[in-house]
Parts: sequence; structure tokens; C-alpha cells
Amino acid sequence: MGKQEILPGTLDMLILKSLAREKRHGYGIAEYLKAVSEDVLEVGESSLYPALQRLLLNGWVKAEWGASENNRRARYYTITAAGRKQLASESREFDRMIGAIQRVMGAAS
Amino acid sequence: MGKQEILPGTLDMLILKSLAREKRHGYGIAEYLKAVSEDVLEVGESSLYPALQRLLLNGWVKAEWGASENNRRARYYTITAAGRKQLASESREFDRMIGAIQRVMGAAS
DNA sequence: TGTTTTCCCATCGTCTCTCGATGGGAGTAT
DNA sequence: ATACTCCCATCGAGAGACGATGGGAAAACA
Repeated sequence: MGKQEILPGTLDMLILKSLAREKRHGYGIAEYLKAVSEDVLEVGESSLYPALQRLLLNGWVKAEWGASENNRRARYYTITAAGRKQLASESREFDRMIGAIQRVMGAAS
Repeated sequence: MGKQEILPGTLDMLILKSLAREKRHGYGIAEYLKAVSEDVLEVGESSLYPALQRLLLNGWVKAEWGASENNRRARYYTITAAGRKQLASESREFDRMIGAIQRVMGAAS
């Protein structure tokens, strides 16, 4: 692994979670993740936008153009019903994985 | 991500941890991970052996041929001093990431 | 004895993901 | 005017995980 700002395989889940409460634009999602994670999760634009394309393709989010709070053209993403299901499912699977990994990492050594 | 048996980016750490207490052969590492994780971590051979090659190349493990408990030819892997450092470092970084992700996932939604 | 099962090694090709670099455009502040 | 911030997006490289594949040798079974 080279330099990694986020754990591979978790980005879609994180984005969906960011949108669970309210719609956000791409830039806003990145800001939100950085803030809530206390500067640990710094998702770059070249990871973010491809991820959003994936989510759109899968029907987990939908997008609409609008204006940002700063009066700029922005694309707002909203989570869909299918997206919420996906979020729940990915969440469960993630917890399962983390639990397993922690059993390994916590084993007497 | 298609079907994923392990969290991407965590395999090297898991292998190093498997070897922290005692040397094991490849097959044994896979068995160990499956057992300790209670059948969650099922690392296939096509993930495992390339990972072991990586670890060898990086000097984090060393290998020697021997005989398994079942009287079969087996390649035993031992963690090196550098490997232990790497394990500690990856461990810390992993905890940092998980903490961050959980702050996001736990945020009021 | 012959066949199957279990144990153990390893690679190749494909797919997916992340990221640095790049290239816009349009408000706002200097 | 110029720079800075905000906001969009793609491309190419590099890496990791995995299904498929192909051994080989001991043990169990028929």
C-alpha cells in the first residue's frame, strides 16, 4: 500500500452515511468527512467523484444541479431508498469485518 | 467492490499478526485467521501467497522449507524485527482509521 | 491396488479501487 | 486585474483481492 488517506472499500459507505441526514454537494461531502473524522479522513477529489459516479450508476444516490450556499454552481447528491438499504447492508458487513479483525489483533501474542 | 472476503489493505497486517507468536506455513495462516475470526476471515490462496511474497520482499518475514505436522512439505514463515515494527505501525494506523470511520458512522443521522 | 480426499505450494489475468496530476469555470476578495 | 476559494470532473498509474488454474505428495478409502 502506498499512501492511503482512507481505508479501501469504505468510501462508498462513508459517502452514503454523509448523505443520510441531508443532501450535500461533492465538495461538501469531503468537508463533512474531514470535520467529523477530526481531520483523519481526507478524501481527495479524484477518489470522491469516481465514487459518486459509482453510486449514481447503482442508483444509490441521485443528483441535481443547484446553487451552493456560496452562490456557486454545485451538484447536490441525495441518498435514495436503495441507497439506505445499501448503507445498512454495508454497515453490517463492515462491523462484521471489524469485529473479526479485532479478534485477530486482540488475540494473545 | 465485488465480493470481498477481507477488508482491503488489512491482509498484510493480519498475516504479520498471525506470525507474531509462532512461525506458520501459508495454509496454517489461513486456517488460523479463519479460526480466530470465527469463520469471518476466509483468505483464499490467491490472496495469501502474493501477500506473503510482498512481505518477503519487504523483509518483514523470512521463509524456510520444512515439514508440516501432517508430514507434508511446507514453507514456514517467521516474522522479522522489521516485521514487528511494521506490524506496530500498521496497527496504529488501522486504529486511527477505524476510529475516524466510527466517528462518521456513529454521528447522529 | 487404484482412486479420492486432504493438505500445501504458486501464478496469471481480471477487476476494482485510490490517488496524483491535470484541466476547467465561476464567484469573491484584494 | 489578479489571486484565491469553491466546485466540477477525468485520465493514467499503481496496487490489492480474487477466480481459475495447475501442480505435487501424504493419507484415507474402496
